Formats: sequence, structure tokens, C-alpha cells
Amino acid sequence: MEQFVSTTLKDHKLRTTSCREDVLETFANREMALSHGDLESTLGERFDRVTIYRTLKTFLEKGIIHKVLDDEGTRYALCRERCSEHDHHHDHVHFKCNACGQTNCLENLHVPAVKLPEGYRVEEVNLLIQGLCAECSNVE
Amino acid sequence: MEQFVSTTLKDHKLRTTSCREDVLETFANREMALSHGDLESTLGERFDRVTIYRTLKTFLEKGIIHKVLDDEGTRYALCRERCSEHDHHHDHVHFKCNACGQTNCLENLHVPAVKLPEGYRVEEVNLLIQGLCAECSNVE
DNA sequence: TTATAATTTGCAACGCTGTTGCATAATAAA
DNA sequence: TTTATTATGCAACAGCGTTGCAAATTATAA
Repeated sequence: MEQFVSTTLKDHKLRTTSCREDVLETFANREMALSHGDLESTLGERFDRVTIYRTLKTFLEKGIIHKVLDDEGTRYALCRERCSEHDHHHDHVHFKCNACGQTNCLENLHVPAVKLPEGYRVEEVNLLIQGLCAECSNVE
Repeated sequence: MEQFVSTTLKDHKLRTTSCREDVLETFANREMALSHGDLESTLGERFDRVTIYRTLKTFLEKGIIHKVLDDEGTRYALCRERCSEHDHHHDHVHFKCNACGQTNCLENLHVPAVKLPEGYRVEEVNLLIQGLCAECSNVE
């Protein structure tokens, strides 16, 4: 874990700061898409909200995290495959549970091919599936 | 067009007001996903921004429009197939051009089937494809 | 280890998005 | 036309996200 955090920062040529370490660690621990608010409630006593915003922005630019589409607000998740500034290869499938609100990457699924009209060029594909996750659909 | 506007409002048991008429007409004319800001710059002199917000909310609840996923902000588009309060059947494919910023529904495409892990239940599927639209990819 | 340059942080302030309460105005139905 | 219901405009507010700037921290080199 410490290993992951420090090598990730080094690999992307980012200075080691406690906020960046903690944000990265939070993403790695929680294993779900997080909003700025999530991070603020976890780390807000130790860091200013502006610093958390800037950390997210930096991670986004460096390709450490990516935005997760959501109908309510912006969320972020770790990029698994290594992405760099100009080589994001984002074919993401995310599942959002309408009951518990959690959003997760579905790693093993890949986005099915879609045939676009003539002349269209694809750069990024995002699939958001909403419904009930395994836990929440058992409960009710 | 007038026809479409008045029957749509009647069908959903909404009172006819000039704001609702104009918002509906704007959606029908522009044929692309619109943000509140888009509507405000078109209709802002005639209606208060709060009224536009409430109109969007009402249309959303009645199933006249739906949210379009976007990485920047909330957008809305007309529901083609008739949706009602509790029977939204949303399998949407949207294309957003990273150059001109336009977002459109791709009507004739349907979302390819995705196999979810055991126990997951699907309620809604949204696919957002980003890239260059036909016009913008010719230009460069 | 210390001095230096570059980067990051916290704070204050701001703009934008979206919501709520309330008095007034407009709609539909009798 | 009258009346009950619903919609509108205004003011005020909360939350998200950004920017400028001075102070603090980091990495580098002496």
C-alpha cells in the first residue's frame, strides 16, 4: 500500500505530500468511486477543501484517476491500466446501485462495440449501468 | 410544432404556460441535449431562471425529458419513446463531440447487452461516447 | 546539513448551479 | 366572472468548484 502510493506519485513525477498520499490511499482502500465530498468527510480535518480539489485535478491530469459519469455529481476512481497525460484509454463500465448509492468499476466487463454513423471518431466510451447491486437486491 | 407542444403538455396533464411552451419548443427545435444555461441564454429575458429550473424538474418528473450523462454538467434531452412517471425505459446512447461540445442522442443505436455479475439487477443503461462528430472530424 | 528555487498549501473571496419560502399572478373549471 | 389551484418572480440561501496570494513545504544542489 505505502509502496503503491509512493511509486504512483514517483511514476507521475509528483512531489510527495501528505494530502496526495492520503487521497491516493483513500482511493486504494475504498475501492469505489468517490466524490470530493467523500474525500472531504474522510480527510477534511487534515486538509483544506481547496487542497483536495487541487489534488483531484492534478491526479486527473496525470491520469491517476478518471471521472466517473453520474447523474447526481462528479465522482472519481483510480485508473487501473496505466494512463498518462495524453494516452487515456478509457473504456469504462460502471455500475451504480440506486439503493446504496455506491458506484463501482466493473473491471472484467468491456464495453461492447458500437457502430457509429459515418465520419464519427471515438475517443472515449463510458457505460453507466444503474440498478440494484447484489447486496441490495437480496435485502428487499 | 405548436401541435406537438400543446399535445405534449395535455398528455402529461400539465397546465399550459408560456415558459413550458417555450422550453418544450426549444428542445424540439434544437434537437440536441441542452443545459439549464443553454435555455437561460435563449429564454432568460422572458423567464426567471428559477422558473426554468422548475420547468425542467417538472418535465423530468413527467418523463418528457431525461438527463443526459455528461462529464461537465447536467444536460437534458427530449424522451422520444413515450416515458411516464414510473415507466421510464431508458437505454440511451449519446454522443458528445469533444470539439464543438454538442451532445446528441443516437436514436437508431441500441445499447449492446452486458452481462452483469450474479445478483445484479439493471434498471437503466446509459452509454456516452465521446469523440469527434462527422462535421468536426472533417474540418481538421 | 544547509541554502535555494520551485511547488504546494491554506485562507479568503468569488462565480456558478440548483433549491426553498413566500407573496403575487396566471390558469382551468364551475 | 368567480374561485380554487397551480405557476411565477423575487430574494435568499447552500453546495460545488475556481482563483489570487502569502506562507509553508518539498526537492535539489552546494
